[in-house]
Amino acid sequence: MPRVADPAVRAALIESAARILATEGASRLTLRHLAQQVGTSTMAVYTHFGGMDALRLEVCTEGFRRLAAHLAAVARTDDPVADLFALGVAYTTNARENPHLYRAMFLDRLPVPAPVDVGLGAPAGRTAAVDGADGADGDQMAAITADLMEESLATFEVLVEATTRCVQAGRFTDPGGPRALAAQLWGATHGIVALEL
Amino acid sequence: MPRVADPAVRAALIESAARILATEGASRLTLRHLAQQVGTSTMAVYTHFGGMDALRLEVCTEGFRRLAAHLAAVARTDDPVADLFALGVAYTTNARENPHLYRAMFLDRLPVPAPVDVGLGAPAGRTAAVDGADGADGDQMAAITADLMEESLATFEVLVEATTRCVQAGRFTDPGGPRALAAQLWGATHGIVALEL
DNA sequence: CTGGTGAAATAGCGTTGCTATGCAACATTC
DNA sequence: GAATGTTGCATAGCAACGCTATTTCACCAG
Repeated sequence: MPRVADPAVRAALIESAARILATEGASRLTLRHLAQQVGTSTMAVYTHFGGMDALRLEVCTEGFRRLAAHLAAVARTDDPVADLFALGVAYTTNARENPHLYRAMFLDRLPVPAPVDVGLGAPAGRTAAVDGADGADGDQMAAITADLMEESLATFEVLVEATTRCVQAGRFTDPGGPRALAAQLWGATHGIVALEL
Repeated sequence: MPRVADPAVRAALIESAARILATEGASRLTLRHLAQQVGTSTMAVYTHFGGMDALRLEVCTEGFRRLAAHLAAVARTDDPVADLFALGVAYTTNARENPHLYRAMFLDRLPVPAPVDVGLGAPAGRTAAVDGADGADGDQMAAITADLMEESLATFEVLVEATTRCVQAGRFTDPGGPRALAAQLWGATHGIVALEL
């Protein structure tokens, strides 16, 4: 019976939010400004995402999706080490092309749903507000973070696969398994990018 | 001739801000709430710090100062490796005792004074506002970040010194110097804490 | 004692995220 | 095809945010 939600509006919101983040900075990614850019009302953000925090989270997920696409576009040659290097270049290039999105993905604080409260005070105003927003999909934020985690892990897997090929080719030794090695490489690359920003 | 600024107010602001951060969360660290807790007006924040961002920065510096005190309180025994371990325990304990302060110090984004703009858009609203806040002490924020950096580096030096003793005692080998080793250790500890939060 | 300087108090501005309400569009049902 | 009811989106308004303009008055120099 109900009127169906327009997926184009949702896509436009994410798209425009990413563009604002990249060209105008994080401080301009506000509810009204975004709605005006998309040409819709502020309510669309709430019907599609539930709030600005959830939207920002979704933009992060989209950022990971694009990063994964960038990494997937790297060709696989016979030289796995060269591939790994190309992966690193693609990673830093992507970070350099939209530094604000990279900030949002890695450097900024995320509205973590607080799975375990520290148990000191107990107000937690915003979290409580989100939890009590609706009864039906009150765990919307948890689902979104799961999405984000899945996407980021998928991105990581690409790196793991590349390092595994390096190890299999006998080019690397792997003390602690390929995942630890990939984590170290990723950490180093991230450190470079973070320093650059 | 002028009325002299009260240092007690400044200290109370930092103290109360740290307490709010620890017991009520970062979202409750607002201008009005802080002023009410201290029992002063909102203007005190501006006369003493220049704004909320600068105050948050100062709270971070104070956090580093306390962390340094925690680390300095660790006794130096004959076993440098045990000392290093104790240092790590003190670090994680400090982080666990005030997780919000730790977040503010390491995980949250800081209002970086943007020494080099990325050169994409050019609004940078907040930064411009802070820069143009006053003519006399317009570089107040730069001085504060220098303070913070100095304090954090001093904290790091404690770790470097401990690892150096380990190396000198022949307990560790140091590929790349004690600083690189200390950075790796600190990174690992930080990773553990960040994961825990 | 007097004068002026500057810290602190009050009030208000513009903006923020969010919510309450109203309307119109769609999918379902007969 | 018409009726119906559920739902997406628009409008208006709220409380709270950081910040600023203005005023008050406590302080110290002379």
